[in-house]
Amino acid sequence: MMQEMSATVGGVAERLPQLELGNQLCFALYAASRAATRAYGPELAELGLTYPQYLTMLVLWEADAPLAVGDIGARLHLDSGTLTPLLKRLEDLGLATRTRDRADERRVLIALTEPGRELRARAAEVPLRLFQRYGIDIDTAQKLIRDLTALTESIQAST
Amino acid sequence: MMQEMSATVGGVAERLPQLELGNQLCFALYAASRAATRAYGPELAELGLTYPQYLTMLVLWEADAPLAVGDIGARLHLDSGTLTPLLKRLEDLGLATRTRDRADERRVLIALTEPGRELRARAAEVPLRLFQRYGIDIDTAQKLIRDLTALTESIQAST
DNA sequence: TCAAACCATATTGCGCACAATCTAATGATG
DNA sequence: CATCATTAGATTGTGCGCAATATGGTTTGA
Repeated sequence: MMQEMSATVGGVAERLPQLELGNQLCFALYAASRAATRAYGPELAELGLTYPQYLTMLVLWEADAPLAVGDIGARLHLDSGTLTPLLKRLEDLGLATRTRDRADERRVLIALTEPGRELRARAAEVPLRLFQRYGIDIDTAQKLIRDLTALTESIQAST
Repeated sequence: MMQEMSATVGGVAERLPQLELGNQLCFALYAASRAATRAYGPELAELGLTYPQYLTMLVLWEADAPLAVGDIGARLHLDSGTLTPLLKRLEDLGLATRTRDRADERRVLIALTEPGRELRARAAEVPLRLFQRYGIDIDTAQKLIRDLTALTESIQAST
């Protein structure tokens, strides 16, 4: 009995819980993220936005000044392969403009149009409505945000 | 002063923190989920799998019996629009088979092939390696899983 | 000053996600 | 048993996400 137990030290047996934990954590993130995005979906559809487009608008609203594609990408952890077509769609919607930076022709500056700025007021209603509808506890949410941010950073750091 | 304060009760002022909280929580989920999926990426690439394909294989490995498309979808919260092409790719990889259920011709049964079953051993190494590389604390992870699962369920419930 | 290294963005290609719609099989109801 | 609603899955179309690569602008340094 004791021999069997010590034979498993460093073996597969006591690593299995951790193994499952890794899969469960990653799946829990995956499922929760998609559920949250789906929850925003119908509300944002009324504004004519998708969830990633809404995140981009949040960045532009907060900056309240033209940003380069790379600046937006740094805040959202997204690259130009994702942002370029998304920003073109925001431009097609008349919410933003894309213009080459005269000072550095490599950069493309994204600026809000007047309709883009005006959308902020309607968008401000959305998150509170969802937060209350789903009865999220504020303390739990704040802790979740801290833990998730720490997790994200520890992953980014080692890559 | 008191008048000003009571004038804001039910107003925008004290709702702003909650408003930001909603956006922060949703973005934290979005960023953490993508970071975790990216972390799995290179490890899974060595097995020839993407992350959603890996999740599907986990479901099949655990069931250890043929499952209908809908059974897999129920476990992963994915619909046939996502699963049908994914399962066809697993079939192309020689890891699974897709056959109409003779008892109910509407259903398509997904079964592991022998190479599909054999891949389980190599896949078992992956999550532990990642869990340790990023130095995730086990208690924090377990709490996160509980909170995320509860959050996901409370969102699903009200929809 | 001119080539080489570097940088910001764009493009391409693939694989999800998901809404909307379609097809075919099944089950329920009169 | 004929019809009609229901169910399972496939298809189509749009929009991410991201790796790999291309393009052109900027900086650096022999």
